[in-house]
Amino acid sequence: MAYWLFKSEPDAWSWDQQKTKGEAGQQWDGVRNYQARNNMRAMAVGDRGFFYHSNEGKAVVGIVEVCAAVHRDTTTDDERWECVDVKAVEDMPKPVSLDDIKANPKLSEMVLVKNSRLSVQPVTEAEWTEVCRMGGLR
DNA sequence: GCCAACGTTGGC
DNA sequence: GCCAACGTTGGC
Repeated sequence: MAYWLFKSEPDAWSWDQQKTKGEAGQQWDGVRNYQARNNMRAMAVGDRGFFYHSNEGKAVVGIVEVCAAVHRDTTTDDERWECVDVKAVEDMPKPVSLDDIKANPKLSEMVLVKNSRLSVQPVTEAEWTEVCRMGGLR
C-alpha cells in the first residue's frame, strides 16, 4: 500500500465537508497540475492519504482512503484532467501542524516541506508512521 | 495583503 | 525548443 497527502483549502473543501460524504466518498476534483494528476494515476484503491488543510489551519487533520481508481474529472471537459475518489477514515486525534512537521528532523524531506505548492503528494511509509504517531494514532 | 516559488503559456 | 511574461499557490 502506498501513502499520499491531499491538500485542500478549508474554504474550498474542508475535512468536515469530506466527513459528511461518509463511505460514498467524493472525487478529488479540481486538480490542474500534471504532477498532482500523475500522483493520482499512481494510486490504487485502498491506499491511504493525509487530509491537509492549507492556508487556514495548515495541519494534517484526518486520514482518507482511496475508494475509486483514477477517472475523468467531471468538473471539466478537458480530457487531460483526472482524479480519484477518497473517503474519510478517521480524525487525527491531535492535528499535526506544518510547524510541528518542520520542527521534526525525521520529516525534513517531506514533499510538504520541500515543495509546498504540490497539492497531491507522495508520502513515504516512514513519514506516514511518524506523522500518525505525532497525531496520536497508534 | 505581500511576495517568493513554481508552473504554464505563447511568441519567436 | 527557448525563455520572458504571466497566473496561481500558499506560507508568512
